[in-house]
Amino acid sequence: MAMVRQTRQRAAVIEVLQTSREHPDAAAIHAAVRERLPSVSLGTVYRTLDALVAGGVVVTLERAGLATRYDWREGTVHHHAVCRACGRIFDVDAAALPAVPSVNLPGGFRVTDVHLEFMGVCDGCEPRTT
Amino acid sequence: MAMVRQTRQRAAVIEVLQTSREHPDAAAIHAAVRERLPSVSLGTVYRTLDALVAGGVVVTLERAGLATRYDWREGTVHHHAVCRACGRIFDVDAAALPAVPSVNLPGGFRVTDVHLEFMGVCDGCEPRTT
DNA sequence: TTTAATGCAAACAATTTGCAGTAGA
DNA sequence: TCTACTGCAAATTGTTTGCATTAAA
Repeated sequence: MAMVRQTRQRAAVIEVLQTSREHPDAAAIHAAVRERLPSVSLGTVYRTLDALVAGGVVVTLERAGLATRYDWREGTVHHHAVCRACGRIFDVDAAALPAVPSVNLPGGFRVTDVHLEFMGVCDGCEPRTT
Repeated sequence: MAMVRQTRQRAAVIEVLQTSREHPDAAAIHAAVRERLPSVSLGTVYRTLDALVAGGVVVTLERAGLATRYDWREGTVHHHAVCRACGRIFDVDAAALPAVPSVNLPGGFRVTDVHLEFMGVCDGCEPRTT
């Protein structure tokens, strides 16, 4: 069975994730971590993120062609609204959404996480009728 | 204004997308297209896919670290159940799901698409208590 | 004819991996 | 001690781009 070790760099990555409210990508997390521990490598950040995602503590948000962005899983569940134009990601409170039922799922499928993303165009990017 | 041309390779990509029921990635689409038009390049496939996605006819499905997968947008809206273990993607009929309301979205955000993914473990991959 | 679309190859970007050294337990 | 974790760099992968050419309209 997997034995997990508590390390300085791992703690730093976790702290950055918990602190940041900007859905950082691996590079941003790496940069933030380096402010405290300058020697931490990108590879370690990736490995740590993988472990956290596998453990279910962190959730990923992916956009075609762009870097994967990570989100610490807090008490409040929220989803995202992604602007196709500027790429900005807004949080959408899940409380207002109806609970997503595990209906019609393939037999035996066990849901561990639900990703709900609203793709669209945000206010500032709304195409103008020039 | 953008002027769009109807080309042989574009038609081939579209046909593959419409035909395939397996959420193919760019490489798979490329391979399928080449069976008919051996000279089509991967670059063209990517450019065509970008155009189709921008046009809203095709929807993308992204998974961290893996290739983006594309889905032709049919009459029936459906979502996906993604197995974290084997990466397989199952379709989930959206009819059974409650309409996702555009609540709590940031002001002025215009939703063009909703991505709903159930992450989890499929029947065949259910971890056994060895 | 006009110019968007193509093929190719090189450029990029994001993520993964091998390996020898470091440091938790 | 024992071995998971780390840093580094090289290797992969997925995707984008520049440019001369081809072919829709």
